[in-house]
Amino acid sequence: MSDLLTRDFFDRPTHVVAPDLLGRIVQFGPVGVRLTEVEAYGLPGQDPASHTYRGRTPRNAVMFGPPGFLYVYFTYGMHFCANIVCLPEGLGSAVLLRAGEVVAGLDVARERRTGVKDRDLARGPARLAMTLAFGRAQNGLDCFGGGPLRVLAGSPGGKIMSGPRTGVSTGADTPWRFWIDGDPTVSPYRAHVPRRNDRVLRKAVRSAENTDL
DNA sequence: GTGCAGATACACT
DNA sequence: GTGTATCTGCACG
Repeated sequence: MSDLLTRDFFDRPTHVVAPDLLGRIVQFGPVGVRLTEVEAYGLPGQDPASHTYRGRTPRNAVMFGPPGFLYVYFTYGMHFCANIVCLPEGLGSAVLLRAGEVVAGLDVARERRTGVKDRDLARGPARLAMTLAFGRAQNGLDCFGGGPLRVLAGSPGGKIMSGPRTGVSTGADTPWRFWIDGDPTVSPYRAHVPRRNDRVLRKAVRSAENTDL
C-alpha cells in the first residue's frame, strides 16, 4: 500500500480528516512515519486551543492557505510540531501529527536521534518532527507538490479510539484526539496539565533571585 | 513512576 | 513589558 492520497482528502473538516489519517504514512525524503495519534484543531473563533482562534498572524498564515500543506511551528523555545492544513483556503484549521511509527528510512531516523529506542523515534509531536527533519524551512511545504513530502495510503490495523482534548472548554463535548488502540508508539502524554500556578511561582522566584543579585 | 528546566514567538496589557 | 505555549529530556525515587 503506497498509493498517494489526493488533496481532496484534506478538503474536509479536521475532526473528519483526523481519524481517517490514522495508519497513513507521512513520507519526507527517506523517512516515512505511519501515524498512530493525531489531534484536530478547529476554526478561528471556535476552538480556543487552535492557533487560529484569534485570527491570522504571520506565524499561522499557512493554516489559512489551501489544504494539504504542512504547518510547522516552533514552541517552548526549542521544539517544532507539524500539522497538515485542512479545509479550503481562508478557513484556518489543521490536524496535529502527534505520534507515529517509523516504517521507512529507519536507519536515517536512528542516525537523527541516536540513543533513542525505535518505538520512541516519533512518539510525541516534537519527536515526530525531529525524526522527519521538520523545521522552519519545511513550514508551508505542499504534500501534493511532487516534492519530497508525501502522504501515502495505509490502514490503521487496529481499533480507532478518540477522547476529549484537555484544557479546552468549547470542544469538551467533541473528542478531537484520535489514536490507534494499543499501539506502542502512541505518545503517553498526559492530559495537558495546566501547571500555571507552578510556572508562575517558579518564574516569580527566579526574578526575585535576579533582583537580589 | 513524578517533577522540573529550558529559551523563543506571539498575543495581550 | 509580561505571560503562555499543540513539549521533551533528564534527574531522581
